[in-house]
Amino acid sequence: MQTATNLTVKLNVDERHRLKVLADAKKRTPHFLMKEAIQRYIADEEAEQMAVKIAIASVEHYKQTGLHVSLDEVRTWAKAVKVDRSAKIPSCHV
Amino acid sequence: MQTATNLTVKLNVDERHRLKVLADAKKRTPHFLMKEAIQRYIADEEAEQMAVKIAIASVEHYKQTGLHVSLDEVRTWAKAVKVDRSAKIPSCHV
DNA sequence: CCAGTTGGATGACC
DNA sequence: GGTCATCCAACTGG
Repeated sequence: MQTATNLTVKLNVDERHRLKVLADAKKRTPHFLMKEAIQRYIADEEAEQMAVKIAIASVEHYKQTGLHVSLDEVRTWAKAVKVDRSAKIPSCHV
Repeated sequence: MQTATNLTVKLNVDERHRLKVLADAKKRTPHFLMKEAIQRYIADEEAEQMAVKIAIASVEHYKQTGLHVSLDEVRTWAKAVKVDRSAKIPSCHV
């Protein structure tokens, strides 16, 4: 195990105490809750960053290749799918 | 603002560093993220506690008064509302 | 009893 | 506000 190192966070008194309340409502320690809080947050935000990065990369790719599929094409396909479940998905083109 | 006091949270190295990465991806400081993290967490968990408390109180109230409205009654009302937007909502009874 | 981990408070520095 | 280094109490496993 990698010896957990110490960080400090500055919170006002009431936040601290709300943590304590939740903590014993949950039968866990405040410290534990903070860790959880931060871990969850990291996970979430990391996912968000990923999504953003993918979107940006995607646009970049389009700018460099000109490859794309237009919104109209997608709409057409969406309609077609309603009648024919195996309608061919539009492919990329310049 | 009321004197923010210092608390300590112990995280492993990688969590720390992931925070830093997200932090500068977001152009904010790690500390700030931790605060956010904890505040969000508190808010969420508090809401959850509330919901649970209300549900329990509600059941308690039913047990003591016998007052309730049955699922069927709600369903009937829901249907009625579709035709008559001002259908009377079912009232509690024993 | 000692070592390691968790849980937590402080004081100091930028 | 943002960050680090200590130091302390309590518990746990050897």
